[in-house]
Amino acid sequence: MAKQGYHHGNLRQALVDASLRLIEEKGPQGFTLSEAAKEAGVTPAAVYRHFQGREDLIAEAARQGFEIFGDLMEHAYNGGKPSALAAFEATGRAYLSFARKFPGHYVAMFESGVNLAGNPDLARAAGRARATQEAAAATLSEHLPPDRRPPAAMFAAHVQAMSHGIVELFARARPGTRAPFAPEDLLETGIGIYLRGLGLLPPDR
Amino acid sequence: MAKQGYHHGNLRQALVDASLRLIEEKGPQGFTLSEAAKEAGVTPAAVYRHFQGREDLIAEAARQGFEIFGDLMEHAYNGGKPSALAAFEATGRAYLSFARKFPGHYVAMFESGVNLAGNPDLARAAGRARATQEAAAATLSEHLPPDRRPPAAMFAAHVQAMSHGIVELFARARPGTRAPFAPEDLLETGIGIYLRGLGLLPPDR
DNA sequence: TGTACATCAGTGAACGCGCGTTCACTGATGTAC
DNA sequence: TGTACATCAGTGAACGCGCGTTCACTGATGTAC
Repeated sequence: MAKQGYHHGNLRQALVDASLRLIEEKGPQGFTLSEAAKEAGVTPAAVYRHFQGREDLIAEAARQGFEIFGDLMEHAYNGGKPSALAAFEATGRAYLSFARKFPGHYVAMFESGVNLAGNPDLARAAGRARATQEAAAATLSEHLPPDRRPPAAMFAAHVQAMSHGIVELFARARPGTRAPFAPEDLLETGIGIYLRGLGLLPPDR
Repeated sequence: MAKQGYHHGNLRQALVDASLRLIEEKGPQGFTLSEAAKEAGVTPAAVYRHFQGREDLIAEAARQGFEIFGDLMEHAYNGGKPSALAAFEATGRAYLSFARKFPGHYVAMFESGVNLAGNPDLARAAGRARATQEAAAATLSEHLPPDRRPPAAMFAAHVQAMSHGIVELFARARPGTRAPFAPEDLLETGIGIYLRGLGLLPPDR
């Protein structure tokens, strides 16, 4: 066990971790500060030693998510190596993999309605992740003839939209719904067809 | 003004309408039965004359949404006329148009976590809408050589995912985020590229 | 090493609030004669 | 047309609950001498 310092040790992070568990379980609105405090073994009032309030706690959970997400994206992009195409496809897979492995973070980031503008650290982390996604799209689009090259940001938006849609509609266990396909397969095939449409993959497999 | 019948007139629908307004404004979890009752000019207890409770009220809002959505989808599909391609593209546009015009319904249907399994009427309405989307995809996919024809359900899932992703990420006014492109343009171009990738549109425009 | 003191993380009680739900009721409406 | 009655949509008060937030406090830890 790591350093068990003053009183609790590291209550701040323990609260964030508890919040992430709760956000994953109950959704961003079902999450309560009081329950997060309880899970961390502490009185609700103790939360105010470390955060300004409920909103601030969610924002920190989202910020940590964007940091991890940004790291994964950069690692997947890998400066465009070994090829622009491979790097781009890796970022797509990384998106889905992040949503799967860090569902609490994902919800805090994209479904909590957290205000990016009100929190510079949060905005910076979100910006970095977005920049990597757009860089991957830009690098790849250089392989297209300039006259039929769509803006890289649009390109990135298409892929992000499909990824997000697949996560929301097919990667969540919603009661009364069955998933007809594995989310990973849906994304793989969807992006494959899309890239073929752009002329970045040969027209026939 | 229509028939102002017994006491309130049509409290049931007034409650659904108030709920839709509130769900649109505050999200599915921020919505409260008490506030819906208040907006309809009635005591919270009155709601229980018409609905089993909060969940049932949300489910009815979602059900009405799926009915409208199903109607719009069928109208857009139009039995595959004038062509399979045109009909398919029309369903895509209808999706986004529905999300724009009926944001409360949209949220109740896709973001409220409402349980389809527990409500046969709701499940039926949702099933009808889905069937039309898949029919549009199936009709279109018949124009592909059988050996490289993806399952119509997968095809429909790709388009639904991109549509839903665009709605969630780019058609909502989230604080601190700017939309780089009009959602309608994003969907039009995204689906165009996708269909080209399937070989359903000529490779060059 | 031992003692006095300062710090400050977390406590516990309290607050005002709005929630969903229940219950016996009331009084406007519709109907039978 | 007029009267007695039945219906039942909506009321108003009450419930137990958990929420986010505040406040004066306490007592474990760290530090100075």
